[in-house]
Amino acid sequence: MGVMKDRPFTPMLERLREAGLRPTRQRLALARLLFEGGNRHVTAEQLHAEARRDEIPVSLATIYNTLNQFRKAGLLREVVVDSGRSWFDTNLEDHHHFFHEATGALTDFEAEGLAVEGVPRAPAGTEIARVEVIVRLREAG
Amino acid sequence: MGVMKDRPFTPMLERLREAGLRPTRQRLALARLLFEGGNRHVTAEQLHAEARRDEIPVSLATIYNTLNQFRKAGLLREVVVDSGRSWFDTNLEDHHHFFHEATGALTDFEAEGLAVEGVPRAPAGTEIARVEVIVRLREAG
DNA sequence: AAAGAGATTAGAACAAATCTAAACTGTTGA
DNA sequence: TCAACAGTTTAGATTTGTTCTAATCTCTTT
Repeated sequence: MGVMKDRPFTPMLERLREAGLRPTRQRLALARLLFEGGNRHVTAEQLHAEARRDEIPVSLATIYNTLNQFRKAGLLREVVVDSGRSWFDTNLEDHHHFFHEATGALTDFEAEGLAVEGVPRAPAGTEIARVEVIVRLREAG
Repeated sequence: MGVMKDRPFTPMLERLREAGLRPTRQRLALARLLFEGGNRHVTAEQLHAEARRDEIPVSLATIYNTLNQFRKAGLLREVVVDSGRSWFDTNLEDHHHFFHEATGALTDFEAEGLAVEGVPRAPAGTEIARVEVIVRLREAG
């Protein structure tokens, strides 16, 4: 048994299979764009533009399908900061966001060091799914 | 000088004038719906439906215009919790929100008692406009 | 009461996201 | 190996929320 046997040849392919998603051309290519090379935030349109730039043949409908499947599979998180479009965040760690209102830029900051205290208990029949902190920025005046 | 002189006959009308908005039929009627009778959250469509129910002649375009003018004038705050629609909140006090993902219900909770500590400093060239806390709820399981 | 700035309107236009149903492709099992 | 089928992708239509347009109307001022 060769040394390479234990390391999957294509880790991304494994990752998709583990998530219960058939590793198709499109899903693989999009997974590479999203997950290789550090955390990122994308909108559907952005990812579509990027895919076309890389000459990956993929329709916008598939971009939406894929982003939603990845989200449901826990590979992505959705971030809602401005109405009218959805952002998807590859960073699954506990963290929060800066949102620069003027530019629309979205950036992470570590939850480490941030403490939210005194969150009231959830109303009857519900439980807290997540506490989200959004720090809205404006141009310094 | 009679005792009543100091109290405006129609406080809402004054409030609009003070905000620099001409007190038209539509604006007055919508202001009454929004500001008389406690804090509330509305979407444009909801407010439109409510106005029609009350037989206030107002178009959807005017609902959008008015909500945005009220927001710019500081009479309302916009809350972004689910992508695809905007909520407007008449509560201007320092407070945060519960968002019940299953039902789409949005409710306030007092900032009093809640402490967010360790917010990182704003990136160069920016300053913090507001720190928003959204507590996302799911059905208790 | 007339005039002009500002407000309202219906409907068109726009943008993001989803849906449809037809064509295609990974996977399975013989 | 390959046929068959479930799952995937696609172009384009559709839906939904919002803004725009340009014509009409109405507050305010004189």
